[in-house]
Amino acid sequence: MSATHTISKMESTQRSIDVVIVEDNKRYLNELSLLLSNSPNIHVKGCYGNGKDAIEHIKEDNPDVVLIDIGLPDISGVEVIKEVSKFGCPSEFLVLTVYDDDKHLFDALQAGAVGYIVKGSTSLKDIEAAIFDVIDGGAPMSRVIAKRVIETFRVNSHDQPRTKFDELTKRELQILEYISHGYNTRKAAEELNISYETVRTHLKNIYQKLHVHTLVEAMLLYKNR
Amino acid sequence: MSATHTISKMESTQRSIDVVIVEDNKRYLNELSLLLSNSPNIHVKGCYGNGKDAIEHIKEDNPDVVLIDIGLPDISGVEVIKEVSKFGCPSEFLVLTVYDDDKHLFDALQAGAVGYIVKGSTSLKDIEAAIFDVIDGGAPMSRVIAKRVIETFRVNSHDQPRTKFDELTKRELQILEYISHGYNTRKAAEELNISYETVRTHLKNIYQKLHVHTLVEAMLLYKNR
DNA sequence: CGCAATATACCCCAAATGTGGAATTCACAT
DNA sequence: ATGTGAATTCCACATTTGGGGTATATTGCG
Repeated sequence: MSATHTISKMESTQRSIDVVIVEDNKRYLNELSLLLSNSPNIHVKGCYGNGKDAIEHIKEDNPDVVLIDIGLPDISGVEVIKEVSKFGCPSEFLVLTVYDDDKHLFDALQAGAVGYIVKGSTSLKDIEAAIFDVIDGGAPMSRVIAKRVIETFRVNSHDQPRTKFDELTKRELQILEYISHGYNTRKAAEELNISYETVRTHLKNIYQKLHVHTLVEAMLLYKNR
Repeated sequence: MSATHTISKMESTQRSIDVVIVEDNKRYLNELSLLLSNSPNIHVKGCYGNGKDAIEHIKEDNPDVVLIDIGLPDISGVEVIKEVSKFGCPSEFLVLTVYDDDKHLFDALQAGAVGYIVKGSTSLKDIEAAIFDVIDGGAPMSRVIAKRVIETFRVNSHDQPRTKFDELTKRELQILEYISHGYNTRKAAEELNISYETVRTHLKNIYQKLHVHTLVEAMLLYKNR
Protein backbone atom coordinates (compact mmCIF):
# COMPACT_ATOMS: atom_id res chain seq x y z
CA MET A 1 0.00 0.00 0.00
CA SER A 2 1.17 3.45 -0.81
CA ALA A 3 0.76 6.87 0.78
CA THR A 4 1.62 10.50 0.32
CA HIS A 5 4.84 11.37 2.08
CA THR A 6 5.96 14.67 0.81
CA ILE A 7 3.48 17.33 0.16
CA SER A 8 2.94 19.33 -2.95
CA LYS A 9 0.80 21.03 -5.42
CA MET A 10 0.94 19.25 -8.74
CA GLU A 11 1.10 21.67 -11.60
CA SER A 12 -0.31 20.63 -14.94
CA THR A 13 2.37 19.78 -17.48
CA GLN A 14 1.64 20.66 -21.07
CA ARG A 15 4.34 18.96 -23.15
CA SER A 16 5.45 15.39 -22.72
CA ILE A 17 8.40 14.48 -20.51
CA ASP A 18 11.38 12.88 -22.22
CA VAL A 19 12.83 10.06 -20.16
CA VAL A 20 15.89 7.88 -20.52
CA ILE A 21 16.30 4.69 -18.54
CA VAL A 22 19.68 3.21 -17.62
CA GLU A 23 19.16 -0.21 -16.11
CA ASP A 24 20.94 -3.51 -16.65
CA ASN A 25 18.20 -5.75 -15.38
CA LYS A 26 16.35 -6.58 -18.63
CA ARG A 27 13.22 -7.74 -16.96
CA TYR A 28 12.88 -4.70 -14.73
CA LEU A 29 13.79 -2.41 -17.61
CA ASN A 30 11.05 -3.87 -19.79
CA GLU A 31 8.39 -3.54 -17.16
CA LEU A 32 9.39 0.00 -16.36
CA SER A 33 9.69 1.01 -19.98
CA LEU A 34 6.29 -0.48 -20.79
CA LEU A 35 4.59 1.29 -17.96
CA LEU A 36 6.12 4.66 -18.74
CA SER A 37 5.36 4.31 -22.44
CA ASN A 38 1.72 3.95 -21.60
CA SER A 39 1.73 7.11 -19.58
CA PRO A 40 0.24 9.88 -21.72
CA ASN A 41 2.73 12.56 -20.67
CA ILE A 42 5.90 10.51 -20.73
CA HIS A 43 8.00 9.63 -23.72
CA VAL A 44 10.78 7.08 -23.27
CA LYS A 45 13.57 8.35 -25.45
CA GLY A 46 16.14 5.67 -24.79
CA CYS A 47 17.05 2.64 -22.71
CA TYR A 48 20.61 1.58 -21.96
CA GLY A 49 21.88 -1.52 -20.23
CA ASN A 50 25.29 -0.21 -19.22
CA GLY A 51 27.10 2.97 -18.29
CA LYS A 52 29.20 3.34 -21.41
CA ASP A 53 26.25 3.37 -23.81
CA ALA A 54 24.41 5.73 -21.51
CA ILE A 55 27.23 8.27 -21.42
CA GLU A 56 27.52 8.16 -25.20
CA HIS A 57 23.88 8.73 -25.96
CA ILE A 58 22.31 10.71 -23.16
CA LYS A 59 23.57 14.04 -24.38
CA GLU A 60 21.98 13.41 -27.78
CA ASP A 61 18.75 12.13 -26.30
CA ASN A 62 18.73 15.21 -24.12
CA PRO A 63 16.00 13.86 -21.85
CA ASP A 64 14.27 15.78 -19.10
CA VAL A 65 14.76 12.99 -16.62
CA VAL A 66 17.21 10.10 -16.47
CA LEU A 67 16.19 7.08 -14.42
CA ILE A 68 19.46 5.47 -13.56
CA ASP A 69 20.53 2.32 -11.76
CA ILE A 70 23.62 2.58 -9.58
CA GLY A 71 24.75 -1.01 -9.94
CA LEU A 72 25.57 -1.16 -13.63
CA PRO A 73 27.75 -3.92 -15.08
CA ASP A 74 30.57 -1.67 -16.29
CA ILE A 75 30.85 1.68 -14.53
CA SER A 76 28.92 2.93 -11.54
CA GLY A 77 25.81 4.96 -12.22
CA VAL A 78 27.36 7.65 -10.07
CA GLU A 79 30.17 7.96 -12.60
CA VAL A 80 27.63 8.23 -15.38
CA ILE A 81 25.94 11.11 -13.62
CA LYS A 82 29.24 12.91 -13.12
CA GLU A 83 30.32 12.31 -16.68
CA VAL A 84 27.10 13.40 -18.33
CA SER A 85 26.82 16.41 -16.05
CA LYS A 86 30.22 17.63 -17.26
CA PHE A 87 28.64 18.69 -20.53
CA GLY A 88 26.28 21.00 -18.73
CA CYS A 89 23.48 18.61 -19.62
CA PRO A 90 20.24 19.94 -18.13
CA SER A 91 18.76 16.51 -17.42
CA GLU A 92 17.72 15.59 -13.92
CA PHE A 93 18.93 12.29 -12.53
CA LEU A 94 16.67 10.03 -10.55
CA VAL A 95 18.55 7.15 -9.00
CA LEU A 96 17.00 3.69 -8.85
CA THR A 97 18.94 1.26 -6.78
CA VAL A 98 18.94 -1.86 -4.70
CA TYR A 99 21.63 -0.42 -2.45
CA ASP A 100 20.33 1.44 0.55
CA ASP A 101 23.65 2.08 2.26
CA ASP A 102 24.89 5.58 3.03
CA LYS A 103 27.91 5.48 0.78
CA HIS A 104 25.96 4.96 -2.43
CA LEU A 105 23.31 7.40 -1.37
CA PHE A 106 25.59 10.32 -0.59
CA ASP A 107 27.85 9.66 -3.54
CA ALA A 108 24.83 9.86 -5.82
CA LEU A 109 23.49 13.02 -4.21
CA GLN A 110 26.87 14.70 -4.41
CA ALA A 111 27.16 13.75 -8.03
CA GLY A 112 23.97 15.66 -8.58
CA ALA A 113 21.14 13.15 -8.36
CA VAL A 114 17.90 14.89 -7.55
CA GLY A 115 16.10 11.85 -6.19
CA TYR A 116 16.93 8.47 -4.79
CA ILE A 117 14.59 5.53 -4.87
CA VAL A 118 15.15 2.09 -3.46
CA LYS A 119 13.76 -0.42 -5.94
CA GLY A 120 12.47 -3.08 -3.65
CA SER A 121 10.19 -0.85 -1.66
CA THR A 122 8.79 1.12 -4.57
CA SER A 123 6.09 0.27 -7.06
CA LEU A 124 6.42 1.13 -10.73
CA LYS A 125 3.46 3.45 -10.36
CA ASP A 126 5.34 5.35 -7.69
CA ILE A 127 8.32 5.73 -9.98
CA GLU A 128 6.07 7.32 -12.55
CA ALA A 129 4.84 9.72 -9.89
CA ALA A 130 8.44 10.46 -8.94
CA ILE A 131 9.20 11.50 -12.51
CA PHE A 132 6.38 14.02 -12.43
CA ASP A 133 7.66 15.23 -9.10
CA VAL A 134 11.12 15.84 -10.52
CA ILE A 135 9.73 17.85 -13.41
CA ASP A 136 7.67 19.75 -10.94
CA GLY A 137 10.81 20.78 -9.07
CA GLY A 138 10.63 18.16 -6.35
CA ALA A 139 13.14 15.71 -4.96
CA PRO A 140 11.51 12.30 -4.68
CA MET A 141 13.02 9.92 -2.19
CA SER A 142 12.09 6.61 -0.71
CA ARG A 143 10.81 6.96 2.79
CA VAL A 144 13.88 5.38 4.35
CA ILE A 145 16.12 7.61 2.29
CA ALA A 146 14.41 10.82 3.25
CA LYS A 147 14.89 9.91 6.87
CA ARG A 148 18.57 9.24 6.42
CA VAL A 149 19.10 12.45 4.52
CA ILE A 150 17.37 14.41 7.24
CA GLU A 151 19.45 12.75 9.90
CA THR A 152 22.70 14.02 8.47
CA PHE A 153 21.61 17.47 9.51
CA ARG A 154 21.20 16.48 13.06
CA VAL A 155 23.93 17.64 15.37
CA ASN A 156 24.32 16.30 18.85
CA SER A 157 23.45 19.64 20.36
CA HIS A 158 23.11 18.27 23.85
CA ASP A 159 25.06 15.62 25.77
CA GLN A 160 28.15 16.69 23.89
CA PRO A 161 31.31 15.12 25.25
CA ARG A 162 32.81 18.46 26.33
CA THR A 163 35.70 19.38 24.13
CA LYS A 164 39.20 20.35 25.15
CA PHE A 165 38.39 23.83 23.90
CA ASP A 166 36.33 24.45 27.01
CA GLU A 167 39.59 24.69 28.90
CA LEU A 168 40.85 27.51 26.69
CA THR A 169 40.56 31.08 27.89
CA LYS A 170 38.83 33.76 25.88
CA ARG A 171 42.19 35.22 24.95
CA GLU A 172 43.45 31.87 23.76
CA LEU A 173 40.36 31.28 21.66
CA GLN A 174 40.70 34.78 20.29
CA ILE A 175 44.21 34.01 19.17
CA LEU A 176 43.15 30.78 17.50
CA GLU A 177 40.44 32.72 15.74
CA TYR A 178 42.96 35.12 14.25
CA ILE A 179 45.25 32.29 13.26
CA SER A 180 42.30 30.55 11.63
CA HIS A 181 41.87 33.63 9.45
CA GLY A 182 45.37 33.23 8.12
CA TYR A 183 47.18 35.60 10.50
CA ASN A 184 50.60 34.50 11.68
CA THR A 185 51.73 34.99 15.25
CA ARG A 186 53.15 38.45 14.66
CA LYS A 187 50.10 39.74 12.77
CA ALA A 188 47.76 38.34 15.39
CA ALA A 189 49.71 40.15 18.08
CA GLU A 190 49.37 43.41 16.15
CA GLU A 191 45.63 42.94 15.69
CA LEU A 192 45.18 42.22 19.38
CA ASN A 193 47.51 45.04 20.39
CA ILE A 194 49.58 42.78 22.56
CA SER A 195 53.16 41.71 22.30
CA TYR A 196 54.41 39.07 19.92
CA GLU A 197 55.94 37.21 22.83
CA THR A 198 52.65 37.24 24.67
CA VAL A 199 50.91 35.57 21.80
CA ARG A 200 53.66 32.98 21.72
CA THR A 201 53.13 32.28 25.39
CA HIS A 202 49.41 31.86 24.81
CA LEU A 203 50.16 29.47 22.00
CA LYS A 204 52.41 27.44 24.28
CA ASN A 205 49.57 27.13 26.75
CA ILE A 206 47.14 26.26 24.01
CA TYR A 207 49.39 23.44 22.84
CA GLN A 208 49.51 22.11 26.37
CA LYS A 209 45.74 22.07 26.67
CA LEU A 210 45.10 20.60 23.25
CA HIS A 211 47.97 18.12 23.44
CA VAL A 212 49.52 19.25 20.16
CA HIS A 213 52.87 20.66 19.14
CA THR A 214 52.28 22.80 16.07
CA LEU A 215 50.04 25.55 14.88
CA VAL A 216 48.75 23.37 12.06
CA GLU A 217 47.62 20.68 14.49
CA ALA A 218 45.95 23.26 16.68
CA MET A 219 44.20 24.67 13.62
CA LEU A 220 43.00 21.27 12.47
CA LEU A 221 41.42 20.68 15.87
CA TYR A 222 40.02 24.18 16.03
CA LYS A 223 38.33 23.95 12.66
CA ASN A 224 36.60 20.69 13.61
CA ARG A 225 35.78 21.67 17.14
CA MET B 1 -4.23 18.97 -6.33
CA SER B 2 -1.96 16.64 -4.47
CA ALA B 3 0.44 13.88 -5.47
CA THR B 4 2.78 11.28 -4.06
CA HIS B 5 6.30 12.60 -3.79
CA THR B 6 8.17 10.26 -1.63
CA ILE B 7 7.58 6.61 -1.94
CA SER B 8 6.75 4.16 0.76
CA LYS B 9 4.94 1.22 2.06
CA MET B 10 2.49 2.23 4.74
CA GLU B 11 2.50 -0.20 7.59
CA SER B 12 -0.65 -0.62 9.60
CA THR B 13 -0.49 1.08 12.97
CA GLN B 14 -2.35 -0.61 15.81
CA ARG B 15 -2.41 1.91 18.65
CA SER B 16 -3.35 5.54 18.28
CA ILE B 17 -0.75 8.23 17.73
CA ASP B 18 -0.34 10.84 20.44
CA VAL B 19 0.15 14.30 18.99
CA VAL B 20 0.94 17.67 20.49
CA ILE B 21 0.47 20.88 18.55
CA VAL B 22 2.46 24.04 19.22
CA GLU B 23 1.00 26.86 17.18
CA ASP B 24 0.22 30.47 18.04
CA ASN B 25 -2.27 31.10 15.27
CA LYS B 26 -5.54 30.25 17.04
CA ARG B 27 -7.54 29.86 13.87
CA TYR B 28 -5.05 27.53 12.24
CA LEU B 29 -4.61 25.61 15.48
CA ASN B 30 -8.34 25.02 15.78
CA GLU B 31 -8.73 23.78 12.26
CA LEU B 32 -5.75 21.48 12.58
CA SER B 33 -6.76 20.19 15.97
CA LEU B 34 -10.30 19.53 14.77
CA LEU B 35 -9.16 17.60 11.75
CA LEU B 36 -6.68 15.48 13.66
CA SER B 37 -9.19 14.76 16.43
CA ASN B 38 -11.50 13.29 13.82
CA SER B 39 -8.82 10.99 12.56
CA PRO B 40 -9.43 7.54 14.04
CA ASN B 41 -5.76 6.80 14.79
CA ILE B 42 -4.68 10.16 16.11
CA HIS B 43 -5.14 11.52 19.59
CA VAL B 44 -4.37 15.19 20.22
CA LYS B 45 -2.82 15.25 23.66
CA GLY B 46 -2.15 18.93 23.98
CA CYS B 47 -2.12 22.28 22.21
CA TYR B 48 0.14 25.17 23.17
CA GLY B 49 0.20 28.70 21.85
CA ASN B 50 3.74 29.59 22.87
CA GLY B 51 7.15 28.04 23.42
CA LYS B 52 7.28 28.33 27.20
CA ASP B 53 4.09 26.34 27.80
CA ALA B 54 5.18 23.78 25.25
CA ILE B 55 8.53 23.17 26.94
CA GLU B 56 6.84 22.79 30.31
CA HIS B 57 4.26 20.27 29.23
CA ILE B 58 5.59 18.26 26.33
CA LYS B 59 7.65 15.94 28.49
CA GLU B 60 4.56 15.07 30.53
CA ASP B 61 2.37 14.70 27.46
CA ASN B 62 5.06 12.47 26.03
CA PRO B 63 3.55 12.53 22.53
CA ASP B 64 4.72 10.46 19.59
CA VAL B 65 4.77 13.47 17.32
CA VAL B 66 5.00 17.19 17.98
CA LEU B 67 3.68 19.50 15.30
CA ILE B 68 5.50 22.72 15.94
CA ASP B 69 5.44 26.18 14.47
CA ILE B 70 8.78 27.96 14.15
CA GLY B 71 7.45 31.48 14.53
CA LEU B 72 6.16 31.45 18.08
CA PRO B 73 5.48 34.67 20.00
CA ASP B 74 8.04 34.08 22.76
CA ILE B 75 10.87 31.72 21.85
CA SER B 76 11.64 30.15 18.51
CA GLY B 77 10.26 26.70 17.84
CA VAL B 78 13.82 25.64 17.16
CA GLU B 79 14.70 26.45 20.76
CA VAL B 80 11.73 24.42 21.94
CA ILE B 81 12.97 21.41 20.00
CA LYS B 82 16.46 21.75 21.46
CA GLU B 83 15.14 22.24 24.97
CA VAL B 84 12.71 19.34 24.93
CA SER B 85 15.25 17.08 23.28
CA LYS B 86 17.63 17.62 26.18
CA PHE B 87 15.51 15.36 28.34
CA GLY B 88 15.98 12.53 25.92
CA CYS B 89 12.33 12.88 24.99
CA PRO B 90 11.53 10.31 22.31
CA SER B 91 9.03 12.51 20.48
CA GLU B 92 9.53 13.29 16.83
CA PHE B 93 9.28 16.92 15.77
CA LEU B 94 7.48 17.94 12.64
CA VAL B 95 7.98 21.58 11.81
CA LEU B 96 5.13 23.67 10.43
CA THR B 97 6.19 27.05 9.24
CA VAL B 98 5.53 29.98 7.01
CA TYR B 99 9.25 30.55 6.60
CA ASP B 100 10.81 28.81 3.68
CA ASP B 101 14.28 30.29 3.91
CA ASP B 102 17.38 28.18 4.37
CA LYS B 103 18.31 29.52 7.78
CA HIS B 104 15.14 28.39 9.52
CA LEU B 105 15.13 25.11 7.64
CA PHE B 106 18.64 24.04 8.53
CA ASP B 107 18.43 25.31 12.07
CA ALA B 108 15.34 23.17 12.58
CA LEU B 109 16.88 20.09 11.00
CA GLN B 110 20.02 20.44 13.07
CA ALA B 111 17.96 20.79 16.20
CA GLY B 112 16.47 17.42 15.36
CA ALA B 113 13.29 18.05 13.41
CA VAL B 114 12.38 15.02 11.37
CA GLY B 115 10.18 16.81 8.88
CA TYR B 116 9.61 20.30 7.60
CA ILE B 117 6.39 21.49 6.08
CA VAL B 118 5.63 24.90 4.65
CA LYS B 119 2.13 25.85 5.72
CA GLY B 120 0.93 27.75 2.72
CA SER B 121 1.52 25.01 0.21
CA THR B 122 0.18 22.17 2.31
CA SER B 123 -3.37 21.05 2.99
CA LEU B 124 -4.44 19.91 6.43
CA LYS B 125 -5.10 16.48 5.01
CA ASP B 126 -1.48 16.30 3.89
CA ILE B 127 -0.32 17.19 7.39
CA GLU B 128 -2.28 14.26 8.71
CA ALA B 129 -0.55 12.05 6.16
CA ALA B 130 2.78 13.48 7.23
CA ILE B 131 2.14 12.43 10.81
CA PHE B 132 1.57 8.86 9.73
CA ASP B 133 4.72 9.08 7.69
CA VAL B 134 6.75 10.17 10.70
CA ILE B 135 5.45 7.29 12.78
CA ASP B 136 6.27 4.99 9.93
CA GLY B 137 9.89 6.13 10.03
CA GLY B 138 9.66 8.66 7.25
CA ALA B 139 10.75 12.25 6.93
CA PRO B 140 7.97 14.25 5.36
CA MET B 141 8.95 17.46 3.63
CA SER B 142 7.26 19.95 1.41
CA ARG B 143 8.29 19.54 -2.18
CA VAL B 144 10.33 22.74 -2.19
CA ILE B 145 12.05 21.72 0.99
CA ALA B 146 13.05 18.28 -0.21
CA LYS B 147 14.65 19.87 -3.20
CA ARG B 148 16.61 22.31 -1.11
CA VAL B 149 17.76 19.62 1.27
CA ILE B 150 18.93 17.50 -1.62
CA GLU B 151 20.78 20.41 -3.11
CA THR B 152 23.00 20.85 -0.11
CA PHE B 153 24.56 17.53 -1.01
CA ARG B 154 25.39 18.64 -4.46
CA VAL B 155 28.97 19.52 -5.03
CA ASN B 156 29.58 21.61 -8.09
CA SER B 157 31.39 18.85 -9.88
CA HIS B 158 31.19 20.53 -13.26
CA ASP B 159 31.07 24.20 -14.25
CA GLN B 160 32.90 24.96 -11.03
CA PRO B 161 34.72 28.26 -10.81
CA ARG B 162 37.81 26.08 -11.02
CA THR B 163 39.60 26.01 -7.72
CA LYS B 164 43.29 26.64 -7.36
CA PHE B 165 43.63 23.06 -6.20
CA ASP B 166 43.12 21.86 -9.73
CA GLU B 167 46.60 23.15 -10.51
CA LEU B 168 48.15 20.98 -7.83
CA THR B 169 49.77 17.72 -8.85
CA LYS B 170 48.86 14.40 -7.28
CA ARG B 171 52.01 14.47 -5.20
CA GLU B 172 51.29 17.94 -3.94
CA LEU B 173 47.77 17.00 -2.93
CA GLN B 174 49.13 13.90 -1.26
CA ILE B 175 51.45 16.02 0.82
CA LEU B 176 48.66 18.37 1.85
CA GLU B 177 46.66 15.33 2.83
CA TYR B 178 49.38 14.17 5.21
CA ILE B 179 49.78 17.65 6.62
CA SER B 180 46.05 17.79 7.15
CA HIS B 181 46.34 14.70 9.31
CA GLY B 182 48.73 16.50 11.61
CA TYR B 183 52.01 15.34 10.08
CA ASN B 184 54.78 17.91 9.93
CA THR B 185 57.07 18.19 6.92
CA ARG B 186 59.58 15.66 8.21
CA LYS B 187 57.00 13.05 9.18
CA ALA B 188 55.22 13.43 5.87
CA ALA B 189 58.49 12.84 4.06
CA GLU B 190 59.02 9.65 6.06
CA GLU B 191 55.54 8.40 5.29
CA LEU B 192 56.00 9.08 1.58
CA ASN B 193 59.49 7.63 1.57
CA ILE B 194 60.97 10.71 -0.05
CA SER B 195 63.45 13.24 1.24
CA TYR B 196 62.57 16.01 3.67
CA GLU B 197 63.95 18.52 1.20
CA THR B 198 61.75 17.18 -1.55
CA VAL B 199 58.65 17.69 0.51
CA ARG B 200 59.83 21.21 1.20
CA THR B 201 60.22 21.81 -2.50
CA HIS B 202 56.69 20.57 -3.09
CA LEU B 203 55.41 22.85 -0.35
CA LYS B 204 57.15 25.82 -1.93
CA ASN B 205 55.41 25.06 -5.21
CA ILE B 206 52.09 24.60 -3.44
CA TYR B 207 52.43 28.02 -1.82
CA GLN B 208 53.06 29.55 -5.23
CA LYS B 209 49.96 27.96 -6.69
CA LEU B 210 47.70 28.75 -3.75
CA HIS B 211 49.12 32.24 -3.21
CA VAL B 212 49.90 31.66 0.44
CA HIS B 213 53.02 31.80 2.55
CA THR B 214 52.51 29.42 5.44
CA LEU B 215 51.45 25.87 6.10
CA VAL B 216 48.56 27.06 8.20
CA GLU B 217 47.17 29.16 5.36
CA ALA B 218 47.53 26.27 2.95
CA MET B 219 45.72 24.03 5.42
CA LEU B 220 42.89 26.48 5.89
CA LEU B 221 42.32 26.57 2.15
CA TYR B 222 42.70 22.84 1.82
CA LYS B 223 40.12 22.08 4.46
CA ASN B 224 37.56 24.35 2.79
CA ARG B 225 38.37 23.38 -0.74
C1' DC C 1 62.21 11.61 -30.80
C1' DG C 2 62.01 16.03 -28.02
C1' DC C 3 59.59 18.88 -24.92
C1' DA C 4 56.98 20.05 -20.82
C1' DA C 5 55.51 18.77 -16.55
C1' DT C 6 56.52 16.32 -12.55
C1' DA C 7 59.17 14.36 -8.94
C1' DT C 8 63.28 14.17 -6.75
C1' DA C 9 67.26 16.14 -4.09
C1' DC C 10 70.43 19.47 -2.10
C1' DC C 11 72.32 24.24 -0.42
C1' DC C 12 71.90 28.61 1.98
C1' DC C 13 69.97 32.13 4.80
C1' DA C 14 66.34 34.57 7.07
C1' DA C 15 62.16 34.25 9.48
C1' DA C 16 58.90 31.93 12.22
C1' DT C 17 57.86 28.54 15.42
C1' DG C 18 58.43 25.26 19.55
C1' DT C 19 60.03 24.91 24.21
C1' DG C 20 62.16 25.92 28.51
C1' DG C 21 62.28 29.29 31.81
C1' DA C 22 60.95 33.84 34.83
C1' DA C 23 58.51 37.89 36.35
C1' DT C 24 54.77 41.46 36.68
C1' DT C 25 50.11 43.01 36.92
C1' DC C 26 45.22 42.50 37.77
C1' DA C 27 40.76 40.65 39.06
C1' DC C 28 38.28 37.72 41.79
C1' DA C 29 37.33 34.57 45.47
C1' DT C 30 38.41 32.53 49.75
C1' DA D 1 44.84 39.97 52.94
C1' DT D 2 45.96 36.34 50.65
C1' DG D 3 46.06 33.24 47.09
C1' DT D 4 44.91 31.69 42.68
C1' DG D 5 44.41 32.05 37.88
C1' DA D 6 44.58 34.88 33.78
C1' DA D 7 47.00 37.91 31.06
C1' DT D 8 50.99 40.09 30.08
C1' DT D 9 55.98 40.73 29.08
C1' DC D 10 60.69 39.18 28.31
C1' DC D 11 64.95 35.95 27.49
C1' DA D 12 67.38 32.14 25.25
C1' DC D 13 68.03 28.27 22.32
C1' DA D 14 66.87 24.57 19.07
C1' DT D 15 64.10 23.29 15.39
C1' DT D 16 61.12 24.07 11.65
C1' DT D 17 59.55 26.75 7.99
C1' DG D 18 59.70 30.06 4.06
C1' DG D 19 62.01 31.56 0.06
C1' DG D 20 65.86 31.86 -3.08
C1' DG D 21 68.63 29.01 -5.86
C1' DT D 22 70.32 24.63 -8.86
C1' DA D 23 70.23 20.04 -10.72
C1' DT D 24 68.91 15.37 -12.16
C1' DA D 25 65.68 11.52 -13.16
C1' DT D 26 61.17 10.23 -14.79
C1' DT D 27 56.93 10.59 -16.98
C1' DG D 28 53.54 11.64 -20.43
C1' DC D 29 52.33 13.31 -24.75
C1' DG D 30 52.29 15.32 -29.38
